[in-house]
Amino acid sequence: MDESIFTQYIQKRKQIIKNRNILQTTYIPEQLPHRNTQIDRIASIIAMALNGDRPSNIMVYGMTGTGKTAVLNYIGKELKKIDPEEQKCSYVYVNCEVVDTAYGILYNIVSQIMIDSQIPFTGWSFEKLYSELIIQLDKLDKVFIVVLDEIDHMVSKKGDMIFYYLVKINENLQNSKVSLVGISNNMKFGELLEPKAKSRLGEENLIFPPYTKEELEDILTERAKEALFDDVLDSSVIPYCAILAAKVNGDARVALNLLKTAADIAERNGESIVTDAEVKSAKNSIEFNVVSEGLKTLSQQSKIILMSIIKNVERGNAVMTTGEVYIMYKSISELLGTSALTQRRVTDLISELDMMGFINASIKSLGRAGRTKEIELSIAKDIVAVFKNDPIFKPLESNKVPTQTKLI
DNA sequence: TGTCCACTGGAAGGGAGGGCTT
DNA sequence: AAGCCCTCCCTTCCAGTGGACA
Repeated sequence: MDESIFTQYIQKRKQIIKNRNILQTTYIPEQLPHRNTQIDRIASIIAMALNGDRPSNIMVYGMTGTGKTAVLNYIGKELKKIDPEEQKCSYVYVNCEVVDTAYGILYNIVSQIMIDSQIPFTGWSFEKLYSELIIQLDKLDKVFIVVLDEIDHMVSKKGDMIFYYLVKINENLQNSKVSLVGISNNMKFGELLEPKAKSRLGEENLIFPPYTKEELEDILTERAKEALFDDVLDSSVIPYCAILAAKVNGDARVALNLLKTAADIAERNGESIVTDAEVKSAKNSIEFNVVSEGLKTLSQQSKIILMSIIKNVERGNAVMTTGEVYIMYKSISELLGTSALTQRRVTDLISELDMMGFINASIKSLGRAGRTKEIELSIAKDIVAVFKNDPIFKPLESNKVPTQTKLI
């Protein structure tokens, strides 16, 4: 083989990671360590679908990275093993964070069960789509296990009437049956529902506890065995990843991501083994990427609001009120030539930035000086620097942001 | 004890942009 | 072409609020 600029990288790679796919959080392994209790429980409920009966609806609770989605997808895979032609039972998975409207959820279910669905992704009335769903479900004459992941995303948006419709769908079906599995990160999800929908959706309830440090170690060890070459991990790497992830609510995704990124870094640097140093770098690099990627996806208006907060901080105003942010926001909007939103809308966007973790905002009463939000920036300096390079802020470089502090 | 500030956050509704139906 | 529906983003309106101050 001739020498090429790529030769060195090809030779350096191949040394640590055997199969990168196995370290992905979406990968479903043959065994899910420490989730047998949950798997058995769900399987015992769902099993009756294979006899043509309707299993109880199930609500699954647990924090992120506790294996809820993995367990349900594992069960879907196992169902397919025993009923490959899906003659008795079909598994339908919908992520409510991705598909976050009532119409969208129905549309998603219909398009999974129909081979060539002609239904438009918008345009029909909800009722019409619901009737069509019933017709299509009934035609197939079997039991459908419909998994609604991240179901808590639907409650706050006025879309929770979807649950009312889905929960009573069996009343409209002659041949088929539908069993629902809701997955929620939020333990209080049930309380937010109407009592009627709550009791019918949670005929069975299941809680996934966070993984302990030891359990995370087992999970990582299992995956590493398959995904990595032998003897490429320093003995402290897996415990270290496990400890870091255990601090984040025992999140297995965090643990896997750390291991994968650390292995990547070691490979890139041409190391023959992964050590704690790579895990440390992995931790920093993940944090940096998550935040800066998140910032990129903000709408233009949210970016301007965040910029207003940054400008306030740069002026030495580390803790500011909504009013102060709004004044700055108006000046920046003017300089950028974009039309400014109302303060009402801006308060909503500030709350969103807070929820996404880019800022910290808490309501504070200043007595006679009124009641407002106290806002602080909570992203690291190096990320702020990257954010400020966004092309939409180009005009700010040549213009000075005014120092006006009162609304006129 | 009542007042009053600077908002907060709910409700209702407008309108643009996606689409279907007749 | 006209009449609908759905979602998203936004505005307008307004009642509600915690606590310093008179």
